[in-house]
Amino acid sequence: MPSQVTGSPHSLLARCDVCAGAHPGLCSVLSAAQRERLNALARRRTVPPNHYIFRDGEDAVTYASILSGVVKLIKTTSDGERHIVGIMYAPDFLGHTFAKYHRFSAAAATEVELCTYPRVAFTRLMLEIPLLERWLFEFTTRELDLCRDWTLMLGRKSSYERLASLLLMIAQRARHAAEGQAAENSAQFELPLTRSEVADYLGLTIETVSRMIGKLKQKGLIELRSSREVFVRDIERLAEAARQDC
Amino acid sequence: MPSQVTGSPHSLLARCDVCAGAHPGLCSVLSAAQRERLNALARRRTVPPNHYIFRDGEDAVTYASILSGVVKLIKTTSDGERHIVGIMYAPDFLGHTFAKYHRFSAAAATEVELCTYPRVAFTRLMLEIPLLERWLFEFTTRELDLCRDWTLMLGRKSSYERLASLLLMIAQRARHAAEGQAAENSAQFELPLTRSEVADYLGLTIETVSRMIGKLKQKGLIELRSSREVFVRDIERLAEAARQDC
DNA sequence: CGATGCATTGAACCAGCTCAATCCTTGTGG
DNA sequence: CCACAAGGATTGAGCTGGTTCAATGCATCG
Repeated sequence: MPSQVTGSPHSLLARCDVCAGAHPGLCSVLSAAQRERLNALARRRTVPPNHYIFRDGEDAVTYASILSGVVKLIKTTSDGERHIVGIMYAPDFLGHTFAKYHRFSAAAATEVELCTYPRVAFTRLMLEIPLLERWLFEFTTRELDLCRDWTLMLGRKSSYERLASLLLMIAQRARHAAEGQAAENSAQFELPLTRSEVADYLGLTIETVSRMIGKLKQKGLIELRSSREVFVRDIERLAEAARQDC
Repeated sequence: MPSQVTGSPHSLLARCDVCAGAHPGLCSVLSAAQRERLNALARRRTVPPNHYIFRDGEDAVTYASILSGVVKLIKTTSDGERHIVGIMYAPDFLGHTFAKYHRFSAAAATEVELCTYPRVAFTRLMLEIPLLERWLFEFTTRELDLCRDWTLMLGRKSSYERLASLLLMIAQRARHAAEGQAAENSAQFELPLTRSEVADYLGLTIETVSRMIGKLKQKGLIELRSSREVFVRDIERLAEAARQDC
């Protein structure tokens, strides 16, 4: 990933009332009046692929909600290695609600639309509006559950199962986003990560990732249009390969 | 672990005001009046080693704070395997604040003293007392951070580094609990897990755990009084072996 | 068209697993 | 007090899944 400036190509006033209906995020739980107050704080921003949104250790000047696109969460260890600790979709929230400094970097994997909030004002608002705090609390709780599940996966699953798990997760997220075809048992999506990022996320090497994708393809569980464009014929079968419990 | 009844050998009214000073948990952030209300809900309970506190999937009838001792969090996968997803110390909170059902089991690793709260009443109180909710929110956020760090470890560290990391974590927790000797650069503690549980927690096998403990011993980083009683001569050196960043 | 970066493929190696034997340690009964 | 059973822990000897190292393929872009 190029070490791009964190600057924003586009930045405009948010219109929460326009998006709230469609978007089950933060603002969806607020009353019209409360939404108005959040609105006053918020700025829209579009981030191109591979640009950082914020960086590990940086002063947390803004938080953000994801409106569309995919965001990678990246930790940089002291010996300089980068590691992906999560990927986020709309309507996830970015930022560590109690820390003055970011505890990981966030970078756009695809083009990303954000609703950003200045930290201090947002925190003040959160303390005033219990529903806002509750939404964030529930969100954090859900993230913790997901993270614990991930932990199990990294501890126990084989490389083949890990690939299946990741693709399954992304397929489900993708289906969830494009709600139209949710009935079918198939899915098509653009893999928002490079092989190296996938490897990194799953605790494997690029080579193993490549081989296991090959194996999934060979077994007829997935098809590749290009190296990033994945088609899952039968999600059930993929879930089986992933030994998913949830 | 024997499949013990979840019953409580001892159960008495809690005296928050007695322990609050010493105990930086939930109740420590409350005013005297608020603490009194929590007090009215709370029951003290002592759980002997290897007894379950609650079980995965069970109806969440109570939450709890740990007053002393060590608790293992255990997930049971669909194919019947048990996996440790965390270990908790005082003043950690047990229970999934938004779910009606527990998402993992909790079992006492040592003898454990708890302060338990009936779920419904506790939830009601939480909604009334913002400070209470905030404490839980912050706690959950911290847990998420720790879980993300753990994720990195399982993804990248060698078996040797994992052992060092775990021992380091426990050493620090133990030092934190017994604040007297905190100045020294050494620590002594009882390992609250069996080899098999350690293996499970770290995503390794019993044999590898045993070998790596041997290696740590041989390199002079730790000494073993018994197989559970660990003495760390130089925490710095242990941290080095763990490649810890935090 | 090279050049550059990502992805695939092949071959050798090794960390950690598996299987199996042995060694504590602890508790129980004679 | 000793015998002996039982579960945990250690140790040893292959085996293997995934890494490492190295070469090749395949797009995109100036």
